[in-house]
Amino acid sequence: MQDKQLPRYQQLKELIINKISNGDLKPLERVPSENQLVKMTGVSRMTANRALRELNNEGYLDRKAGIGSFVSDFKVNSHLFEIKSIADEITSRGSAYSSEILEQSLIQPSNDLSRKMQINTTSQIFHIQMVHFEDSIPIQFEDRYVKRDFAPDFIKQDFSEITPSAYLSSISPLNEAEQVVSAITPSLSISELLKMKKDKPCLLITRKTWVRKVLVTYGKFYHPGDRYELLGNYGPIMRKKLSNK
Amino acid sequence: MQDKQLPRYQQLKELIINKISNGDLKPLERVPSENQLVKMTGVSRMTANRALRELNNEGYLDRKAGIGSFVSDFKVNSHLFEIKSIADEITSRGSAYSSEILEQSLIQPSNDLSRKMQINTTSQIFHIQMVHFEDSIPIQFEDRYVKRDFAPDFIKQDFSEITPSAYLSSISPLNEAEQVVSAITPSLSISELLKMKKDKPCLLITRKTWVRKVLVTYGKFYHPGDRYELLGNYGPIMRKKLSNK
DNA sequence: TGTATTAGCCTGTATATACAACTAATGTAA
DNA sequence: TTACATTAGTTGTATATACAGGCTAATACA
Repeated sequence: MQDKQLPRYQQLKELIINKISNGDLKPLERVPSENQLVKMTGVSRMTANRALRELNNEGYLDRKAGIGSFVSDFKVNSHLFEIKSIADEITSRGSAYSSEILEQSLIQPSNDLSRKMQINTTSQIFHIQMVHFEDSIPIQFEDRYVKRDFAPDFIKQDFSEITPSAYLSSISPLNEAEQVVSAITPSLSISELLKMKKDKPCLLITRKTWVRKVLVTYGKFYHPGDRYELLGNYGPIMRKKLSNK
Repeated sequence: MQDKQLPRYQQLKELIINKISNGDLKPLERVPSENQLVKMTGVSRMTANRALRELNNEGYLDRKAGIGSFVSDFKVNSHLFEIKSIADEITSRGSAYSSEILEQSLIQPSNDLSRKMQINTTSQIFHIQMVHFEDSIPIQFEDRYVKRDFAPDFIKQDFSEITPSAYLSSISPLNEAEQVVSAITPSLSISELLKMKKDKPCLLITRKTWVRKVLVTYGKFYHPGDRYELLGNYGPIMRKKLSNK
C-alpha cells in the first residue's frame, strides 16, 4: 500500500494500538515503559517518549510520572468519541436498566438499505429491534443494522445481557461515527413502544459508525422527547486522570 | 493563581495562542519558524518544535515542511468545535439567508436566569430574540442572553448584518461549549414564529459557551423538526491541508 | 537569455544526554 | 512498631546535535 516506511515513533504507536485492538493489552493493563521500549526496539528514549506521549494525548493511554503507562479504561466512552452505551448511561444515573428484544434476525437488505450501508444486495446483514428501559420506563427504541462480515456472531448474542453497542465495541473499537439528530412525530407503533402520549415529539438519532473506513453499523434510535436529552461538550478534553490510590 | 511556572513549550504555545486570540496573528498569517523562536526566546529548537507541533495537532496551525507554519484558517468552524453560524450554514447550502430581529435590549436578569448564567442579579445582560430564515422560510428562533462585560457593544450591533454567533466569535474565540439537544412541542408563540403546523415537534438546542472558563452566553435555539437536522461527526479529525499553491 | 545547480531556509525525525519530580518499596534508626 | 531516609524506576522536560527531505530564490553556467 504505502511504499516508504513510517517514522519509528509512528510504528511504535501502531504496534501498541494493535495490541490494544486485538486484546493483547487490556484496559488498565500496564504498557511497556519508555526504557523497556528502548531495550525492546532499539529506539532512543525520546522517540519512545514521543510515541507514548502522543498515545496519551489521543486518549489511548493514561500515564503518570513515577507510576507508569496504562491502557485507558474506556469502558463507558469509546476513547475517540462519546457515544455511550445506553445501559451504562442509565446505570450511571443510579437507575435500573432493563431491555426487551423485539427482533433479532439475519436478512437480505432492501435496495434502499443496501445503499445506506454501502453494500450490494447479496450481502447479508443482521437486524435488531429492542427497547431500553430506565426503571421500567421506556427510554429508547433501537432499530439497528449490522454488517454480517463485521460481527458474524452477532445473531448469537444475548442482548439482554450486553447491549449491541457494547458488543460491537468489544469486537473492535469503532473509530469513526456520524450522527444526525432530528425531532419527529413518531409513528403509532413507535409511540406505543415508548409508551408516549399522542402527538408528543420524539428525538431521533440516526447513527452510522465505521471501523477503518468501512461502515459496520447503521441504526436509528428513538427517544421520548420529554424523557431524554442529548448532551454534548466541546472544548478542551477533560481526560480522566489516573487516581493516586 | 498558579505558583509553579509552566513548562517552556507550554509557555510558547500560550504565547502564540494569545497572539491568535487577540488578533496579532491572523488566519493564514505566518508564524515564527522554529529557528526564529530559538533566537527570540532562547529555547532549543526541539522545544520550539514541540510547541509548534502540538499547536498543529490541536488545529491552531498548519505546518508544511520547506514552507513554514501558518495560523489555521478556521473561517467557518471555530477550530475546537463545530458550532457553525446559522447564516454560514444556510449560505453554504446555496440558499438565501435573512433574519428578523424581535428584541434587542439590556436587562436585569431574573433569579432563575442569573443562576443559569452564574452571575448575581445586579449584573446586566443583553437579551436578543430573532428568527433566521432560509429562502424566506423560518429555520431557527434564537433566544439568547449575553454577559454585558464580555460584549459591551453587543447592543449596538446590527444583527441583520452579522449574526450574534459570528459577532461573539469575532470578539474572542469561544473555547468551550455545552449543548443539550431535546425534542419538544413548541409553545404557540414559537410555533407561529417558525410557521409550524400545530403539534409538530421542535428541535431545541440549549447552549452555553465559555471563554477562558467564564460563561459568556446562554441561548436557546428552536428549529422546526421537519426542516432541520443536527449533524455531528466523530473520529479522526480531517484537517484541511495547506495547499501547495 | 534560458536552464541547471546550488545555497539556504523550512519542517520532520532520531539520538544521546541530563536533570527534575513523583512514587513505591526497602532499609534503617529511634 | 514507628518514623524517616534511601534507592530504584517511572514520566516530564530541556538541550545539543545530526541528517533527511521539501521548497524557494539566488547563483552559476551554457
